Amino acid sequence: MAYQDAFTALGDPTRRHLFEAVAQRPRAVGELAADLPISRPAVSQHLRVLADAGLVVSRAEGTRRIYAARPEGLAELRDWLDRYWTDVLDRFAAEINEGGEDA
Amino acid sequence: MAYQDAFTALGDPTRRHLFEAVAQRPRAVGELAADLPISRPAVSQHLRVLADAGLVVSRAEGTRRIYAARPEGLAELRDWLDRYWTDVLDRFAAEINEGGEDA
DNA sequence: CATCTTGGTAAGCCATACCTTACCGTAAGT
DNA sequence: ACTTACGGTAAGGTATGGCTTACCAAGATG
Repeated sequence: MAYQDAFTALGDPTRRHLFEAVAQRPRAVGELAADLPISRPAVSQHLRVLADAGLVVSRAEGTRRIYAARPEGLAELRDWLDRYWTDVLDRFAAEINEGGEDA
Repeated sequence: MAYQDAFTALGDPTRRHLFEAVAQRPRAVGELAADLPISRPAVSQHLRVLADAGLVVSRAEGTRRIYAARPEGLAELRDWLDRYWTDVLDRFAAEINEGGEDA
């Protein structure tokens, strides 16, 4: 539920792919699996991780389950990123004044 | 180098911790290792992953190596996030409209 | 009711990601 | 020059995570 889980969930390339797919438009599990080189159960398991992290939600539609991206999940990531974004920029400016280098 | 690598790198909780630490202020490897329950070589390996992903940079200072966060690395994540953020919001609004008018 | 479709769950295999110890190079102090 | 401090690299063990097949439940369709 925390941003930690969202980051961990999106750490996997396949899950990022799935998330991008449902962000474009809501999709059924079978449709998502058809676009990937892995089995449908594998997709189900990935979707479960994304759902636990609060990044997607699902609704039943007949025997099919439609998955969609969840705005609040992205919001947590955005907040985290914005926080460190400003930290890093501030520190970077301070380093330049002192005369730091990189490698 | 792409946002993909940055996301994968930050998918690990220990690396997120390290990144947050160097985002607050640049730190030496030993200092970072002292705050974690893992060995110093393990920290070195994590820092290498973060560096390869473009999220941190290091400079030598005597026998010590000082690691600092790298603004451009965060920028890539921000761009990705902003893109899907707007996608998700647009789609979410569209879903609500369809569901409300149809039924 | 019988059958088909859709998808979640269980069990198990295997690759990889993470951690450890051991070792080496470099810089600084005495 | 010797020793200490600091940290990167190598090699190897282990645990975690992702994939598969097999199975089961629920809804649609005839």
